[in-house]
Amino acid sequence: MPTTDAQIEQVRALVAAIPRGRVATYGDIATAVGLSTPRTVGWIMRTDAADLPWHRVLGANGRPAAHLAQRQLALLTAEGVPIRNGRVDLRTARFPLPAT
DNA sequence: TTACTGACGGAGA
DNA sequence: CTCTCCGCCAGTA
Repeated sequence: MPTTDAQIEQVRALVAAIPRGRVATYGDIATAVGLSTPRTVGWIMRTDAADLPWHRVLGANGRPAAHLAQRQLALLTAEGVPIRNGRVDLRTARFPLPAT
């Protein structure tokens, strides 16, 4: 099943819905939208999410993608997100995404 | 057309 | 804890 425009919009909407100081994972978003792989979410962030709070999206391990780590962690710290050793504590910062 | 890449993730070792 | 390997799918060569 190819990714639809509607799904891309849903991904954008969910990312935009993450409150300041909270985060979500690529996998969470993929599941909520019904995508078969979180990679697709990564692809959307890369291409069509420059105007969204992209820094609130992390990998399942609580770490940002390597090339963005420095910048992303700085932004998250500024929002008060709990970070330990470059790793976000998902147990407390994870935002329960609204299922559609 | 095939092959490789990548804002990913889970299972093994 | 770290490091591979494999499935996934859109884009690129």
